[in-house]
Amino acid sequence: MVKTTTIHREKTPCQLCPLRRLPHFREFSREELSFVADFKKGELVVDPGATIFLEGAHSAHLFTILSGWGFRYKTLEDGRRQILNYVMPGDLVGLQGSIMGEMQHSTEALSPVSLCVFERTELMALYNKHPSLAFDLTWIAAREERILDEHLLSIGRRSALERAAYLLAYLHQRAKALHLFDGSNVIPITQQHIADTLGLSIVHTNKTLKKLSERGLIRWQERGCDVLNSKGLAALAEWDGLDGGRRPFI
Amino acid sequence: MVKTTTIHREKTPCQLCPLRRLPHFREFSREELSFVADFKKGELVVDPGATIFLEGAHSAHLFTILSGWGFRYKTLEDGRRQILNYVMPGDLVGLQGSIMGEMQHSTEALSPVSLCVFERTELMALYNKHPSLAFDLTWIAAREERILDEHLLSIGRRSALERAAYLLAYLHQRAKALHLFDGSNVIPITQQHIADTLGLSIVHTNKTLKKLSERGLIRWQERGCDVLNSKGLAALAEWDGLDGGRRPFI
DNA sequence: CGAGGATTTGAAGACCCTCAAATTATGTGG
DNA sequence: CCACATAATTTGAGGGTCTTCAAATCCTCG
Repeated sequence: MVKTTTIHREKTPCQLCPLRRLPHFREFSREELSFVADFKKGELVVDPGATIFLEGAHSAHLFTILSGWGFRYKTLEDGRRQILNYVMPGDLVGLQGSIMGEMQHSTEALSPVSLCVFERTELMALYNKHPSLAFDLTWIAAREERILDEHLLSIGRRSALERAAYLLAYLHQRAKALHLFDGSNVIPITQQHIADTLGLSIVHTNKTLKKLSERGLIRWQERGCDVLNSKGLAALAEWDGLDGGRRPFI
Repeated sequence: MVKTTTIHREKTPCQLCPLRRLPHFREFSREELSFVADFKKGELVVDPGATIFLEGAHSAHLFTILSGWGFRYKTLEDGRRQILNYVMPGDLVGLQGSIMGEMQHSTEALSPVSLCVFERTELMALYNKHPSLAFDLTWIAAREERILDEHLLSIGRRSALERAAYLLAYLHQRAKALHLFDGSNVIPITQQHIADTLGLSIVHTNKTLKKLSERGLIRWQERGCDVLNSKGLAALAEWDGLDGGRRPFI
């Protein structure tokens, strides 16, 4: 199948944004909302496997994920790939590039992904006119930093089993807060993605996931991982979980 | 030796800050400078080994490193430690905690460290009155994120030798840009720090550093690592180096 | 001079990797 | 709807990297 990219003009008005109804996100003032609605230039829809950003790009846009799953990654010259983090609805994509000039990682869609499109050139206006939203941008960057801290701890110091447990608990918790599951709890990734996130080979990843299955914590399904016992995974990894408070998004 | 902590009132006026003379940092307007000078409440001096922030703390302050080296780290319950990143002059310490409420990592001094002290409660005023400085804060957070991305790639996908080479090239490049070396190029860390940064045991770290020495890339000294060939280290790690442009700091 | 921390070395074993191949799912074209 | 090609998962075997345990040496500092 050919990977397509479709741009639409203004499909979902921000005032009716389905994400804003989730208790996971903080409430916005009318002024904030109208600014963001103006900031938004349109929507982009990409197929699974499509590249949203490529390392080295100087993009004129940044995005907020409206629906779908994706991931950020870097590669070494010989092809070794490290997945840095996953992106889900409400996540800002491309802030690093917008703030600092050049993208130093790539971003790829895991599922069909729709994105709200913003213009990088209008970012300064946000800082000038809406300090509260400017604060939110820093908040979002600080949150990403915090998550990366935990990932570093995981890759650096946890065993393969603990790492896998942490990752799946992490993804489950995030997706659950976003009401991304419809009964099934299935995370839409391949074992190759998990391997490249954990810094493990695919073979050892497979054997590690099997151990988690044998303990009744997960079940591997067609197209992804079904989390059966999220708390058990977190306990195995000695992971406290994410901050449960409400968070902003642009 | 007892670890002491000394607080001074306003020793170095921001207008005369030695860091501002470095070409590494961007120029500030008179208004920005006077705001920051007002924002600064005093200075703090800590001894090597002292804890600047402890995980879980809700600190009323945040800091900028004025001089010295330190590092951020997290630990698992059984004591396994992962060093997340190093802090050097011009780095903001405690932004995560100030923005999000609670510190989720600890920070410790490697050398004598002096810090400029800011009040967390005045952070919102910065966003309200100085959009350019607010942008800088996001910039600083995005930069940290970018560095953590590279560290993740390193720990996840590079071999022990490559990892060590990357870390030492990274530290050398940062310190060099800050004119931290006085002829010697010695990075003031122990092999235990390196091990905890790379996610390796201290034994294997020692053997890995020996290989780098044998290749003439470094030389281990009393109290630290002397980098003999920074480019060679970067090449070995397939690392492109940091963005050479000027950067902001508060 | 003695104590404690840091570095160094050796040896055995665990964990994880690579290689190889079988099996199962997925998608496409006829 | 079936046949084929491709992708993803699974399993086995052997080997290498890195870990742990143990102990010696060196250094710093009181």
